[in-house]
Amino acid sequence: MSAPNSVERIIAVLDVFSEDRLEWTPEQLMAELGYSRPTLYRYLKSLREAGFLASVPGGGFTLGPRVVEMDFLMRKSDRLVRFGKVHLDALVASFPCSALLVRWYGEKLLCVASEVSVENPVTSYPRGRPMPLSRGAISRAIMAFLPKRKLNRIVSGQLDDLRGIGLGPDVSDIFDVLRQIRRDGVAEAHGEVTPGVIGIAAPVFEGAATPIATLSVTISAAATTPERISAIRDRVRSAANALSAELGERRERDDTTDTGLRLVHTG
Amino acid sequence: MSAPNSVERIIAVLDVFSEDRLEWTPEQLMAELGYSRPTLYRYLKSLREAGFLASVPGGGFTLGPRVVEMDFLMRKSDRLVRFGKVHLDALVASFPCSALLVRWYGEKLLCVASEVSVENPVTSYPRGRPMPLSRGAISRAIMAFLPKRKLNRIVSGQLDDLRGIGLGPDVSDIFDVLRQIRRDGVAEAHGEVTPGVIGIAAPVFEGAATPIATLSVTISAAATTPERISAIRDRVRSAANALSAELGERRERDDTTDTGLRLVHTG
DNA sequence: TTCATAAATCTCAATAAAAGAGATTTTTGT
DNA sequence: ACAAAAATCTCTTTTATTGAGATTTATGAA
Repeated sequence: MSAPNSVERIIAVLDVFSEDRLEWTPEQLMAELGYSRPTLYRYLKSLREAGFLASVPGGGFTLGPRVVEMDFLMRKSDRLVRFGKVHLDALVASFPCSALLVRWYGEKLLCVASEVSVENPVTSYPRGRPMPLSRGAISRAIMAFLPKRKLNRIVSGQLDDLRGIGLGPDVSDIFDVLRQIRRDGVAEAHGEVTPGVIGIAAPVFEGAATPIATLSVTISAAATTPERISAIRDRVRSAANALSAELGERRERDDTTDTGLRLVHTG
Repeated sequence: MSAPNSVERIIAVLDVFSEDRLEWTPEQLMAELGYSRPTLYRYLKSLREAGFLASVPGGGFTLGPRVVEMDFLMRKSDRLVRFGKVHLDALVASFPCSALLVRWYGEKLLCVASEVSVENPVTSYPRGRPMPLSRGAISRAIMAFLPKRKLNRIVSGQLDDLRGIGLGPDVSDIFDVLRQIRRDGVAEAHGEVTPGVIGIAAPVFEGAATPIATLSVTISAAATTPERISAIRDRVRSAANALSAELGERRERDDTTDTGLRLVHTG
């Protein structure tokens, strides 16, 4: 699209693997990506040798075991997941709900951790599942804290979808809603993603002004009351704030050649 | 090492992230990889934009959210995991044990799925954790079915470690053990990885002659008897065979432009 | 088994991209 | 506001990357 360097091109091969299309043949990849035969095979060879892709009988390719290994490493290194776990556990212990950590990355929302305290959860997002960008408390808890430029781009891209939610017919109505969320520090949505399910979400920061994630709870409308919702809002907000504080805290670098401490920007 | 192409070089950046070292600064990466400053920053930029890496406050890099997403996709596309699940479940339902699927990839063993039926499992390998190459039933269930060339390379590389297990002082002794496993179709090890734990593993094939994984059970020696071990061996072997048959079966290609069936090579 | 066909790899010249030294800008901490 | 460090940019040289076509290797059918 922009700069056709070979790094982007090889990553583009991995990009085509999606939930809709988990397996590709070389012919299909050539058609999709427009690479010549030798080039594509070169890429496939490298990616397979590195474990990012695996061949399946029949000639197709799927994602390979390397991604499993890297996810394992990431679970260990991700401070959001590590510090967030106790907050998720506390929330599901207090309410019959699902509690999620959802990362904001690129232009996507991605669930990276979830805990559940009900038998048949009304919503259950496993780690790794992307979430809708335009609907629900999680989405708005992020959008409310995005820089104007970025927000405008997203809102105009998703305007039809956003209108359907009932926030209002116009962009300015949506902005009003978001401003209120920014004041409250927490977003709430009723049945936008799943009918009968209430979502409550608060942004999580890591020093900078743009949130990196939300901490959120989803609970069956039938299993709660307005008073309880209010209590959950408070708990979600304070947990998100606590988590943000932990993430932004002064911390030792694990650079063994540098024993000094460093104060993280808490903007 | 061999051909210094930029694909290998960018993958080499991801290679340095390991359980021992989950976070790297650009300076450290320059030193480790020997790339010039602009080159490294270019790579880091691409990898971060693609979500493979993420910056952390303080200047370091860790693996990024993209790997979470790809692991989610792989769980859905991996036929080994999908078809293997019922066998793991059946095993843990029958015996107080852990049941694992461990992939053989590159020169590594990697746990891709596990089920447990005991409260405090004596061994619990989560998805993504690499396993020792030289010890235990899982390792030998693979080695016993490797082509001679590859096996020789591995055995000579790990000879000291292999000797320590008590299979015999010499390479030929090890080969004898492996030949017996090849006959039995199942490997057994006592306390090689964890003291007091018995491992029982059988190879899983996907058409070709080289196994792609093992199906295995680990059980506390205290929780079992020789008779039961014999029963587990039978169950593990037959489950692995059943799984291999499912993986090698005639199956439809999901190439929408090709409606034909294709017979998979059953080597 | 042998053969026909499709799939994957190789060869090699032309071309376009990548690399790095050093300057410059931006970020960060005092 | 300032100094130091970190990250990015500029621009030329060098070098890998590319793709057409030939070749080899795998695959399925007879």
